[in-house]
Formats: sequence, C-alpha cells, structure tokens
Amino acid sequence: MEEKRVRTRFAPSPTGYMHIGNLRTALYAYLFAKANDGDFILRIEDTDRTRYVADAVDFIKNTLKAAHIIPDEGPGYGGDYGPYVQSERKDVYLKYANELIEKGYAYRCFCDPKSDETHGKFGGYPGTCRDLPKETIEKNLAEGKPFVIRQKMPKDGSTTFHDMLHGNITIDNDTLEDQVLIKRDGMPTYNFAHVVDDHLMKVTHVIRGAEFITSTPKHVLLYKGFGWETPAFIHLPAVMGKGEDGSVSKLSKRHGATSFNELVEMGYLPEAVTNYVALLGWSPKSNQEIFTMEEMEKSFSLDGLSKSPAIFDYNKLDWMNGEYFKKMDPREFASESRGFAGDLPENIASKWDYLAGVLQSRISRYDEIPDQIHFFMAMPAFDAELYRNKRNKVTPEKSADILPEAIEGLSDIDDWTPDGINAKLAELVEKTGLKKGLLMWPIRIAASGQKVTPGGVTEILYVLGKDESISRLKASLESLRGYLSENN
RNA sequence: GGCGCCAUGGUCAAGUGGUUAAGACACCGCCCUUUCACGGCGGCUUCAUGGGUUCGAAUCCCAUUGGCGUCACCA
Repeated sequence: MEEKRVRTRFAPSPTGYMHIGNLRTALYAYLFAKANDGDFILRIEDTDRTRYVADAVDFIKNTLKAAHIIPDEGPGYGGDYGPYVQSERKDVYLKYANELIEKGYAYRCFCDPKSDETHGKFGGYPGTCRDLPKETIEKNLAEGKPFVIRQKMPKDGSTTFHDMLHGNITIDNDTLEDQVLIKRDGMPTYNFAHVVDDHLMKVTHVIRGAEFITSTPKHVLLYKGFGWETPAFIHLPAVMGKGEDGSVSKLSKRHGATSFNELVEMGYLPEAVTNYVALLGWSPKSNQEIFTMEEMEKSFSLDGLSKSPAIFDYNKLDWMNGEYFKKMDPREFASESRGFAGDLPENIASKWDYLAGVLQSRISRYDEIPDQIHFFMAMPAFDAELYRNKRNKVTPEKSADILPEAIEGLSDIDDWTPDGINAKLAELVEKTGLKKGLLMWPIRIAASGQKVTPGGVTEILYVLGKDESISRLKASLESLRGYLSENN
C-alpha cells in the first residue's frame, strides 16, 4: 500500500472560547502533520445553530495564530476541499444521508421529540420508526411531516476499531443507539458531519479527545456503510485540574484560568503556554523542555504520547514562562510589560525600561508587576522587624547608627545614576569599614519599606530618584528612632 | 447503573522482563550573594492492591479498587 500524505484536522465548534485542552488537541494534530510533512486543516463545526456565537471563527483563527498553529487549509486559508465551514456544506450531508437510507443503514424518524416520552431519558430512543412500512413513510412525507434521519445500528455483534494510542477497542453494538444523523432543521449532527467531511477532505488521522472513544464505533459503522476506508484514530486523554480539596476533574473554571486567552491576559507568553501544553501529555525523546515550535515540529511523534490524563500545573507554567522572560529581548520585555504596570508617576514611568530590566528575570507572569512595584508609589507601613536580618547581622539598633551616615553620603551624589549610586555605596563601605551586607540592608529597607524587593539598593534608589530616596531614608530613620526610644 | 478508557513521587514524566526506577516543576536544607531572583550542591517522595506467568516483573495476564469518560435532534 502506498504511503498517503498525512492530513490531520482540528474541528472546533465556534464557541468564542478556546479551552486549553482543545488547544492541545489542535497543537498535536498540527505537530503530527508537520512532523510527517503533511497538511493541517481547520474546519469549523457549526451545525448547532442554537450555539452560534458571532465572530467566533475569527476568534479561533486569531488564537491559533497567537499559538503559532497555522492551518494549511481552512476558512480563509484556502484549500481544495472547501468550504471548511459545515453550515456551508449543509446539502452535502443530506445527499449522503439519503444514500445511507437507500442502503438500509439509516431511516427517517417522524417522532416528535416533545411528545416522545423516552426522549433524553436513560435507555434512549426505543426505535419506534426503525421499521416503518413504506406506505406510512410515503404518507408522512406527502403530508410534509417533519422528520430526522437516524442511523440503523446492528442489534447484535460488536464493533472493533484500532486506536494508535490505545490499541484495539471493542464495543458491543447493543450499546449503540440509533443516533440522529440529520436533525429536524436539516443540519447534520456532529457524529455524521465529521465522518462525511473527514472522508471528503481526505483526513488520514483523526486526532481528538478521549471523550469520543465510546462513540467511535458509530462512526466506524458509518464508514462501513458508505464503503469508505476509516482513518487512523488517536484519542487524546483529557487535561485535568486539581481542586483545593485535592479532587481531580476535567480542567474547569474552578481550577483557575482554563482558556488560552485568559492565560495570555494573565501575563503568560503565548509561546510559553504552547510549550507547556505540548509537554502535558507528550514527552520528547530527550530531556529537553524548552522548545520552539520548529523544534517541536521536528521532534514530535506519537509514541511519546501519554495515555493517562494529565493535571494542568500552574506552578510549572510559571517556571516555564519565567524561562521565556529571561530569553526575551529586553526592549521587547519592557514594551510588552508596560501595560501591566498601570498608571505610573512620571519619575517612575520615565525609567520604565530600566525598571523592566530589573523585573525581567524576577517575575514569572506579567500580572505580578503591580504588586512588585507598588512600593515605589507608596511607602509601606513602618515595621522595625524588617531591620533585623541574621545573615547580614543587621539589627534595628545598628540600622539607626548606619542610616545617618548613609543619608549624608548619598546626599552628596550629583550623578544620580546606577553607576553613581554604586560608586558612592562602595565608598561608604570603604569609609565605614562595614560589611557590604550590613550597610546595604538598612538602606534598602528604609527606602522600600519591604523585605523583598525587585533589585538591590542601587536599583531601588535610582528608580526612586534622589529627592524621594533621601526623604524616605530620613523618614524611616525617624520612625526607627522613635521605635527604639519607645522600646528601650 | 451499563459500557469504555486510564493507573510510576504533590505535579509533568522516562522506563517496554534483569536499572542504584532518569529528568523537570514544587517543597525543604546548605552554599553563593547588596535583598529577591539567578546559579551550585544535597534531600524529600513513586511503581494503587491482590493474585498469577517467569529463574527474575514497574514492565506480561487476571481480578479488585480508584479516577475519568460516555450513554442528546451538543460538539
């Protein structure tokens, strides 16, 4: 048998929302196609008119673009098998459904869903119209009675299909219901439309979520009914989330952000999200973890796929995003991060590029920025205990001794630049004979009012500016003295 | 409930009958350090349980348990 060109597809319904699990499915389908020099198709499954969301197709395309998943074919991308939007292919499905009726693998059902008491209940459809006499059907048709087209499932036996990840899966036919193929409104159901489209679009590998495993036999029976070759199936395990109580379930709102876009809004880089998600369920041959899309396209292979569900770990995403920040061009980081900082006073805003440089290696998400820099705008409440640090042998008392000299020295600086400040600080170390850590600690605390700061003394003083720095140091010294006299 | 899928540490995972059971995140400790971060070193913690098969099982089989999924005129 000759090798066919690999063709995969991503077939979302246009809901205006891209769940991270969906994104991963798209990514794997894309990577598999690229790794095999094949084609990746985007197809919109919009056969449920009640779920129509405006602009959702653009939303999907934009999201894929942001994730660097670029379809070879699809709406707006061209291709020889279009249209790639199912609602625009409505007539095609009816034609094929009629073919199935003629072959005896499907039938018209005239039951009214509202008066059918078994509808939607456990046990499902009872097969009322399965063997309607020809006369009745013709009569109903002549009367213009509305109907749906159902698939006629075998009553016994079983259906087996091969899944490239899971191996052979067999399901008894008596668990299969006579599912609807064409709905009352003339639209096909997913279960029917995707089979027809996958065949017509020459899709070779169907990569989708594991939730479709149990309905795959129905699809296989459809292929058989038509006499079509079935594609290869790869059913991906779900992406899970872990709740605070330790329970595990499909990733959902209660676990935090669940969509690609939310993650990006929180300040994760699209590349990092894609990279992280790729590793959630796929393991490369090597121990490499940071991948460009090009690298993934080369090294992706099915045998690295995991069969078990994976829990989405924000911790690791944070780490990975931080790695991407570190590799980022500083100018790009400065401009991309600026929006997350919010309104800044002029003296800070004018030094944004510098401050961003300090932040770049210290944060793992853009949205950490406001908390990180808040102290520049407002001095936190005084806390004497901050002036105590074991490693540098700093105490509030010593700090009160050190600060006056520091203030005096710093006040002399004309050249208020990182270099200028640094030089003066070094000079103070020299002059006082104090250990660096012992001298720097109180100054940093007095200027920032917090134990943990982005950057060291030099960075903080520079960003604060001379006037503000000196006045903060003086005010802090006052507070410290007040505290000491009260407590002695 | 029927049916199906899954099962290596807190998390992602390598592993395909013989290994000291990789690596990463997180966590803890130490070192370095002008804070934080970075970096370095070390530690913690895993083959769900019970039966087989085998000289030998994380690896093969069965059962149990647990988790998840599915039973729509949704996809």
